[in-house]
Amino acid sequence: MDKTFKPAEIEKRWYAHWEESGYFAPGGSGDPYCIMIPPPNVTGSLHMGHGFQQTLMDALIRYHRMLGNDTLWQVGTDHAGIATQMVVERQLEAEGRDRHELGREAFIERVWQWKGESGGNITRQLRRLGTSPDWSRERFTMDEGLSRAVQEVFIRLYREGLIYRGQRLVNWDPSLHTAISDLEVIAEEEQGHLWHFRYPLSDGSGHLTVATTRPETMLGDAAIAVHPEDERYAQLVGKTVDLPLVGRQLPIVADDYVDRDFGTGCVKITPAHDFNDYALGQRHGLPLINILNADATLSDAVPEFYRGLDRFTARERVVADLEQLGLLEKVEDHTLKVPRGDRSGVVIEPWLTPQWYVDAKKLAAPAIEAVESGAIAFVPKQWENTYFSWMRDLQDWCISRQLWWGHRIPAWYDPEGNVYVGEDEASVRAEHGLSDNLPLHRDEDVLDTWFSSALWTFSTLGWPEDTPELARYHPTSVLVTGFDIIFFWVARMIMMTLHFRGEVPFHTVYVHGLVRDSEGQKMSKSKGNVLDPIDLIDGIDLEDLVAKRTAGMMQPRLAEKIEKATRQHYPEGISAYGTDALRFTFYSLASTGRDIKFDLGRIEGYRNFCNKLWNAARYVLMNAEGEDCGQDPEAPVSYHLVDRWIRSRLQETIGEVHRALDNYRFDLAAQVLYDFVWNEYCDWYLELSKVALRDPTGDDAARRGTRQTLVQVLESVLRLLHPFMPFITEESWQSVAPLVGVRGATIMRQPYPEVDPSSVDKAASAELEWLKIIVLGVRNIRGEMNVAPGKTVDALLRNGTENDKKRLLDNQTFLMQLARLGSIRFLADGESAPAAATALAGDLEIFVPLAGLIDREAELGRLTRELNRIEGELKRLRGKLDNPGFVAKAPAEVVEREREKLAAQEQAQARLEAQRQALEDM
RNA sequence: AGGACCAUAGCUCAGUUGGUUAGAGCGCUACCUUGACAUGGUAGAGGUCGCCAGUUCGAAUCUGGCUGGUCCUACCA
Repeated sequence: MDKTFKPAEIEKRWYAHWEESGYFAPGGSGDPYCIMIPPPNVTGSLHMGHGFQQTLMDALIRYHRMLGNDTLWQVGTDHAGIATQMVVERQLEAEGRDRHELGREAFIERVWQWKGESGGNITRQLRRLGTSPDWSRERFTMDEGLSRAVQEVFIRLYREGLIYRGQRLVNWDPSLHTAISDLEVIAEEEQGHLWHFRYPLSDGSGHLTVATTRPETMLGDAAIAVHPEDERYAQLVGKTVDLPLVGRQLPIVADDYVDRDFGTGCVKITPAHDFNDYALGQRHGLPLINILNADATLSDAVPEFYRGLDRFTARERVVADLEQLGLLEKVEDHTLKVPRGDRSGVVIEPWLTPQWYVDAKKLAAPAIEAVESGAIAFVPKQWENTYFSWMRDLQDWCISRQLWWGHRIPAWYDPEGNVYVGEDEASVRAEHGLSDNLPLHRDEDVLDTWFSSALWTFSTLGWPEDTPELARYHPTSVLVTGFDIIFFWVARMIMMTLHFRGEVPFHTVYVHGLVRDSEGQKMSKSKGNVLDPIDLIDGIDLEDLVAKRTAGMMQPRLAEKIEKATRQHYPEGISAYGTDALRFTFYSLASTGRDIKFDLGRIEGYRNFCNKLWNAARYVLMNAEGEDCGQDPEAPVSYHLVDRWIRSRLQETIGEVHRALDNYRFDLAAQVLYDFVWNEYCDWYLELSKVALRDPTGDDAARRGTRQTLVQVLESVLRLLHPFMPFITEESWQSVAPLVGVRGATIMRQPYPEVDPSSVDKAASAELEWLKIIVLGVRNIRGEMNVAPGKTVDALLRNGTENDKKRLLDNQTFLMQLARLGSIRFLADGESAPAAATALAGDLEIFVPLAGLIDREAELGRLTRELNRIEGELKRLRGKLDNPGFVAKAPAEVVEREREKLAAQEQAQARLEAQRQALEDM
C-alpha cells in the first residue's frame, strides 16, 4: 500500500468492475426502495448542483442497498426542447444554414445525431462521481416508450376536457419564436424611462396625459382607464380621446385596477400586449389590437409608416413623432422590471396566439390533498408552504411550444379549422368518419419538455403498459431535488401521477440547497465562478482553468475580469482531490440550509480525511496480516478495556449514522463518522493498540482480542462509510474483510452495520475517560511548560479512591506510553508532594514534579489562570443555587447536577489553591 | 406590496423536545520528521450566540419588535 491515498487509479478500476458485474441493478429480497433521478438536460454537462444532488441520491441508494432493500435507481435525461434546439441551430448557423432550409424532418434527424454524439457526456460524468444507478434501464424523454406515454396522457386529458386550445396572451420569446412558461421568464430591475404623452380629447376640450414605459405599444391602445372614484377625471368617463399617430378614438373607461397615485392617474390600455390590460379589456369589451409579428416587428395593424420596424426602433420613432407633434410632455428616468427569457435573454412580449393549455386547477385539488394528508411529505417540512402557496394560485399551464424538437402534439385540423385529437391521422379519420380526401394537417407545435418530465416516475417504468416494475417500484420512495423546481416539476409530477395512477409519485420529497461559490454567489458562466466537479476530482492547472472559464466569452472585458479573479482565487490551479473527498464534502455541507457555500478549504480537509482512513487501514494491515486475528472461533479471545471501549463507541456511532441518514441529515452522518474515525479510532484506539500489542505481560488471547478489534472495527467503519466514500472503502475493504473472516466480491453488497447492544459497555467508557483525563492532564502540563516531546516526566498521584488505584494498576502501561511518563505511582501515606505542576482528574490529584524541567513561575501562572476560570464557574453555579426559584421549581435531578458541579469545582479550587500556596512558599 | 428563510469563533457551519464549561472543520500561535499518516502529531489562543424587550427558576434554543442579508411570489402603466 502507498503511503498516501491515490484515488485516480482505484476509482476507474472499481467503477468499471461494479458496472460490469451488474451490482447496480435491483436485487435483494427486502422491501423495494426506489429513487427516480431528476433527469438532467441532455445538452448539459455536470455542474456542482448535479454533483451534489447525485451524491446525495447515491448515498441513499447505497445505504438502502446495504440494508437489503430491493433498490432501483432509475436514471435518464430529458430532451430539453428549447436548449437542445438552440444548440443544434447554432451548429447550423456556423455552417451558414438554418433549420428552415433543412426542413423539419432533416432537422430532427440532425438533433438525434447530435444527441448520439454528445448526449452521453453527462452520464459519463455521473459515472465519475461513483454513482450507482441501474444504467441498464436508462431512459430518455424522447424514447419511444416515453413518447407513447406522453401521447396517451395528452389524448386522455383532451378527452376528459382537461386539455383545451385557446387564444390568449402568452409569454412570447421573439428570438426563439415560441411561447415559454411564466417560470422561464426572469424579471429583473433595469433602468428605463417613463414617457408622458398627451392624448387630445375628441371634443377638443383639452387633453389627458398618460405615462408609459413602452411607447411603441400606444399604436395598439384600445382605451384610457381612470379610477372610478378619481374626481379629477370623473366627468371624462364615457368621452373619448383621439389616439395620436393612429387617429383611432379611444373610450375613457373607469376601472379600479388604476392606481390614482401613480403617474397622472390615467392609464393607456393595450389589451393585446399587457397581461393586466388584457384582463381590463375583457371587463370592458375592448378590442384586441395585435401590433406585433412573431419576431416583434410591427404588424399591419399599425399605420403604414411603422410597419415592419423592430419594436425598439419603433419606440424611438413613436417618441420622436409625438415630440414633433408637441405631445411629449416629459421623460423621466424610471426603474422597472424587464421580463427576459432565461434561455435567450431577450425581452419577452405578452403576445396573442393560439396555444394548448392544461386545466391545472382541476388537477391541483387532489395534489394539494396528498401533501395535506401526509401521503407526500417534504423534508425539510417548511417547503410544504412553498408548495401550497403555488398550488393555491395555480394558472392554467400552457403546454405548447413553437419548436420542432419535442413531442409533436397529436392534433389534426381540417380546412375549416376543426380540431381532431388522436393517435395518428388514420385513427382520427376513422374515429370521426372523415373521408380520405378531406385534407388534414397536423399541429406544428410540440409539448413543453416539463409535460413529459411530469410523467417521469411512471413512464420510465413502462406505463401505459402494466409492467411488473410499475407494480413493484411505484410509488417511489423519495424524490431528491432542489427547491428551485418545486413548481416546475415536483408539483406537476404530483398532479399528473395522481390523475393517471391514482397514487402519489413518491412518499417523500427531500429538498436540498443550491450550491454557490465560497462567497455565496450563484455559480454562472457569465460570472466565471463555475466549478466543474470533475476538475475537483482530477485537478486542473491554472492555465486550463482560465481557458475553460473564459471560453466562448462574447465580451472581452468580462473575460479579462474573470481571468483576473480566477488567477487570484486559484493561483496554483485546483489540485486533484478525488471523488471520495468531493463526495464527503458534499455530505458535510448538506445541512438544512438553502445555500450551500462551496469552499475549497473544506474539500482539502476531507481529502486529508481520506488519507487518514487510508493510513489507519495501512496500520491495521501491517499489524494484522499474517497474524492471528481471532478468525478461528475456537481460539480463546479476551478483550482489554481499550477494545471494549472502542467497540462500545462504535455502537453509538452506528446508531447515530442510522438516525442521521433516516432523517436525511447527511451532514450529521458525515460529522459523526469523521469524528469517530479520526478523534477516537485513530487518535486514541490505534495508539492504545500499539501499547496493547507490544505489552510483554499480555497473553495471546488478549493480543488476539486487540487484533480482532482492530480489524473488526475498521471493517465496520468501512461499511459505514461506504455509501459516502465508495472507492476508498471498497479498496480497503478487499484487504481487511478476509481478516474478519468475510469474503465478498464487493463491499457494495455487504450488510450495513446495525447496532449490537451487547457490545455497549458503559463501564469501559467511564474507565477510558479516566485514562484520557490523566493523559490529557499530563500532556497539558508538558505542552504549556514546553517540555521537549522526547523527554519523559514522572507523575505522582494523590487522593485517589480504591477504584483509582485499581485503574492505575490495570492501565499503567497505557498511561506511561501515551503521556510519555518515566514513572507513575501513588504517593505513600504521609509522603508529601514535591514542588510540582498539578492536574486534576476529579478527586484524583496528579503531580508532575518540577525537578529541573518545569518552571515554577510558569506553573504559578498556569494555576492562576485555572483558578480564575474556576472562580467564574463558582460564581455562576452559586448564583444559580442561591436562587430560591431555581431550587424550588427546577427538576430535582437538574438541581442535584448543579450541586455536584459546585462541589466538584469547590474541591478543585481548594486543591489548586493549596498547590499554589505550596509553590509560593518554596 | 405580500411571504419565506437566515444572522453562533477570522472563514464555512453543527447545536435534537429550553438545563453543555456553546462544539466541529479550515485558518491562526508554539513545539515536534516518534515505526500508519507532515494530506501528520501534541498543546494552545479565539465567541456578552445580530440588537431590544418579553415568557420562564433558567433562553443560542420559545414569543414580539427592530436592524442587516438572501430568496420567492405578485407587480404601478
